[in-house]
Amino acid sequence: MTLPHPNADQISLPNVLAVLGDPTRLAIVRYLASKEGVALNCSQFLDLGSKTNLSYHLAKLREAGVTRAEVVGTNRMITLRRADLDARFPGLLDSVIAAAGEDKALPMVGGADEIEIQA
Amino acid sequence: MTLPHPNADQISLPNVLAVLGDPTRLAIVRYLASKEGVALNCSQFLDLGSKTNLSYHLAKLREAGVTRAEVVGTNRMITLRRADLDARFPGLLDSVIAAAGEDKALPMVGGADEIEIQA
DNA sequence: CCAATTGTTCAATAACTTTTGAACTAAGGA
DNA sequence: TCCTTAGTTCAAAAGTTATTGAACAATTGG
Repeated sequence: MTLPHPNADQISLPNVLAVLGDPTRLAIVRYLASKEGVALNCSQFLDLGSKTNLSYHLAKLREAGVTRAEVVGTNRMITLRRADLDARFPGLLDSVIAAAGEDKALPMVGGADEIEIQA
Repeated sequence: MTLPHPNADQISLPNVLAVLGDPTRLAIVRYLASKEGVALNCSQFLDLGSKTNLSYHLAKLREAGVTRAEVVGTNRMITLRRADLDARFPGLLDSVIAAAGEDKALPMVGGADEIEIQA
């Protein structure tokens, strides 16, 4: 079972910007960037909204090509599509993440440590 | 008579991204960037929509702090707030403009030459 | 098998955004 | 003064996005 993702060349700039222009989704991306290399499941983001609401926002991010979601058991392991985004829009993700990193107004994924994920 | 603009420190990242996440507004910004130094009035953008519609989009850009509008006679001279944006979100505008510059899917401000503007 | 965990889907609603035309203001030129 | 040009404002309509809870599916562990 795999989830639908756009190819790198199908990623659209206005779409990516629109999707990042939501504080909840920007907070998700900032957190993913801060944990790059670590695959996170949806529950890590429950600080930012209800389960249903996160499912919605994570689907938006995935459909826009910002994140990749891999199905591992009952988990969806979520990662930033950094290479694809960097290839398509050089420097964009870095500057967004740097700017978001300083933004006190953005919602925060709580200081709770990451849970070890089971395969 | 002056129009309301946010201060540099009031410019919000999610807001800027959301505002740039509209193809019409992104096309406006791309065109402004391509004519940097030249002050443009609203009529230059009529390729992108009706007068009323442009008034709406240009107000969004201005209220988000992306553009500055100066009243000169009956014209509003529009410029990118490059220095403010670069200070607040280093590299962001450049990467957006570079990415937009290659984007064939974005609407285009026609090849018509700029009209000399009257004070 | 049963229960718990993880996450999705659906339908409803609320809230916002975009687009439109008609009416308007304000400045400039004849 | 009157006309034109530049742009705004308003209200309506249309479309889109975000949020919610209830019901569902799939996997895993006991």
